[in-house]
Amino acid sequence: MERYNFKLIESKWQKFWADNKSFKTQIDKNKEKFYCLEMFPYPSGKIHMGHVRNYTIGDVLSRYKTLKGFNVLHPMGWDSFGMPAENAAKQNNQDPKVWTENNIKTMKDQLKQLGLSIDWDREISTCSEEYYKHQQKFFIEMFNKGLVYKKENYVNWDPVDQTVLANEQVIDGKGWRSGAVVERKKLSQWFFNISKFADDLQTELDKLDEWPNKVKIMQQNWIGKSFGCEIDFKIIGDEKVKSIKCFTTRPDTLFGFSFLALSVDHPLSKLYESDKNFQEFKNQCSRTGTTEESIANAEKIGFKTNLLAINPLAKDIKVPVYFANFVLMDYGFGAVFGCPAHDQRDFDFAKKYKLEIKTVVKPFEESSDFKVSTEAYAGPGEIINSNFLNGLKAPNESVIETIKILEEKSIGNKKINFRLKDWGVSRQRYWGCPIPILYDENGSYKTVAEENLPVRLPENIDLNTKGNPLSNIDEWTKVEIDGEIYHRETDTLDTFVDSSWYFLRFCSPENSEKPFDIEAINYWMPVDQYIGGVEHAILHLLYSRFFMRAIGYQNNSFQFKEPFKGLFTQGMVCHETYKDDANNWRSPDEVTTEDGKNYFLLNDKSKKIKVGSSESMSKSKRNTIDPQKIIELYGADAVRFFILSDSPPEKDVQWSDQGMTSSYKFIQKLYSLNEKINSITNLEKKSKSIELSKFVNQYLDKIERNLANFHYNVIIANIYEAHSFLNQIVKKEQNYSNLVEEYSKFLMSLLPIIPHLSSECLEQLKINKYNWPSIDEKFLIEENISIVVQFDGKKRGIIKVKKDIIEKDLIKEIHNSKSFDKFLKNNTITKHFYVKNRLINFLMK
RNA sequence: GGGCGAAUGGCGGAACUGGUAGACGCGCACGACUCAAAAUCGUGUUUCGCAAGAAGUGAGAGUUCGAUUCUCUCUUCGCCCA
Repeated sequence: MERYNFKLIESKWQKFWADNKSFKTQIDKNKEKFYCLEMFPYPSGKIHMGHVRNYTIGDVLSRYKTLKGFNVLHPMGWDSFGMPAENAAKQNNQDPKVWTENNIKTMKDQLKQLGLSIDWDREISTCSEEYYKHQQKFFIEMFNKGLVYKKENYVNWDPVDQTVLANEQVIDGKGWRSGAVVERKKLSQWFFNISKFADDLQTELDKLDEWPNKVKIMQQNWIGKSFGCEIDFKIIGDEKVKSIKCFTTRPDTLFGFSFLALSVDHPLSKLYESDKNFQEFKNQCSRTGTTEESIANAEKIGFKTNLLAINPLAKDIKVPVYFANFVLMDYGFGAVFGCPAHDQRDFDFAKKYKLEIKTVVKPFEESSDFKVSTEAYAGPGEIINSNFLNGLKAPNESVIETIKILEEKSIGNKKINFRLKDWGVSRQRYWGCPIPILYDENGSYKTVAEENLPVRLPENIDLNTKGNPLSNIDEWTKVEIDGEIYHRETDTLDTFVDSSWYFLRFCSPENSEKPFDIEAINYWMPVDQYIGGVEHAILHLLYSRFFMRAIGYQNNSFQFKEPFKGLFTQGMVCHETYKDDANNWRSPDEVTTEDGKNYFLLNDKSKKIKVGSSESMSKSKRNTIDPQKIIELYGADAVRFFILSDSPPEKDVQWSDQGMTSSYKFIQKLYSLNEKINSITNLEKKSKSIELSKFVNQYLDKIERNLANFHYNVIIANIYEAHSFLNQIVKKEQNYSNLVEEYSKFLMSLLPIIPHLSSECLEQLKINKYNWPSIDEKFLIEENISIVVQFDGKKRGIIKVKKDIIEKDLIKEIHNSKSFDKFLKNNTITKHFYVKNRLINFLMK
């Protein structure tokens, strides 16, 4: 028997698909559209297993939807601006553009080898002028709408990478790439006004019913809508200061007020600018990061002012005003009132500076002399020691009631506050989209005129300089317009901007005039199914949602708010980790084992290897498996099959060599089944097999249900079962007249998963027209079924009866069958429960 | 510290709305083929027990005729936020 030559067959079909442009998509208003998108990759060099998993999941869905008759848009592109290109360029003295383009070429070849049903005519790359020129127009458009502004701001400064980091790029107070301790630095930055849409971004989440709940909750927490009020505190001690405004979610704890804390960036800090001690304090604060996490972990420190704040509800109480390192200028008004008993940060602060800790909320189960002692109590309870607020239930009742009182007394106002901050988009980097802004000699700025767009990124420049490379190129930064000298903005845009609208570009990538055709958008958008890693659950998705709103703002022809109708977040690909004696990471290629328990170094078997926990594949832990090698060894179909087989797609999957080989073997088995069926069809045909038709139709029914829920691992199990069933028939040489008909339905169901093999097998059966096989409902109905017979809830046997048998007849059958006599004869049946077509339970005395 | 989720054989994992727990795969064992090995094929494989049978889905309770599934408490792990 001939062995399946995957190399030949896979390249044959890949060539066929490319030559015939099989996956080219056009607008077809007679067909229902389906936009399937996987998160586009960063061209880092080679594809990794995570890509294989991501794109296989998307490809299964795309091919399935195509077979079902949908007009499927399944494009691919490159998120190709970003720091790795710049770092690689520095190390290898290579132009980032050349480096990136080489990587794209490699990775595109690799993706093609996976047999993905991608319309490559729509390929885009965010670092190309064709792409970023539109982005510059977006920037100007947003600038004109007032959605872009510039402000001085403290930023996370990475001293090694010499760049600003977003909060989420700071992990444990260190830069996410360099690992350097992050400093606070003041810079003038461009901001997108995302907070303008905070409320809408929050409320519209509820409508995204095809998104995982967990992602919606994460976004909700990120946006962080909180209900509270602003309070004006009267200040004494300095003529120039009349009052300070604070935001609080807990005005009901006002009677526990024992200090007022200001951010060092609060406008009032100007009063202390000449004070040396204050300057020193400020410097000390700058060593703490700006993330909420680093602030929470840092020691709480303060600078006492000569000011006193008056408690608006008890005017005889006056408390000190501090500058404190745990108050952020971005949140509320950069001022908080301290209630140490019921906020841990305030508690820590009060302990340090020996301030009063007055308990004003007690847990319901405690008595009224409850006192906070070792830590703050932030839970629910009853208000105490608070004059007219006493007895209110905290927080729900007491907050609302207190706000009402404050409003009546004109001391405060109800206010909704958001945790979401505006999106800082300036990056002091070369390899990004230039910001189309010009500064005149006075430093005032304007956008680049339309006719002077795009602002091209200069090429062949020296990157081995400190700071922002663009600012070092005079001939680029200096511009003369109408005899006036201007300087270009030398910051580039955060690469999250690039990925915030690429899904729109895919709809009409050939349009060089506009970022998108409105007609194409109206046909293709929104993305029906978006697939990618959960690590982008917050920012990328939130920024994309913001971009849709920003485009639609003051623009009635753009009707979309939500870019992604359905979202699926796949898990990661994991592998065991290995370390040698010297505690160095070792890659799976360098390690061997004979018994699966003891591992040794491959080229020196006297050296033992420690096997560590299975973790997501990463270069740093050297536990990666190169997809290229695996494809060469086993073929694309086998890899696709394996990557889907072992775990549900939303969970992490464990890479297993044994699993991989067994998938490979199964591909061979499928091919040999095909050969047998091909030879059997020449024999004289027997009659039809109803059993066969039933099996195949029920199989297809299961597959479709599992496809709808992304239960792809179960589909693989279904395929194994179907193969085993068909193989039995072939073995017995039962050449039923409906064998080829039913078998070809099975083959078509394989097209989304292992497209090369199934296309080849279908061709051998001379079937060239594909569609998803329709299910014949009549074969889904079983006329005989098995019913479980229980006594006292314990399974005692199974009885085969006609479907839809009524209770009375079933009991008669059970008595007739005699096999349950030993339970029926010696006991009295008191009661029974019958679940139609499933189970009967007899209760005995 | 808060939020969300998970826990099922030696392993990865199945189980539709509460109704046959362990599908399917891996591994393992035995057998066939072979001088032998690999490959391939077949049989078996939750635990205890020769068997009949009993126990069994992280632990403990509860609801129910019946719980992997629902409720509560706890333990461990993962992710996100702090």
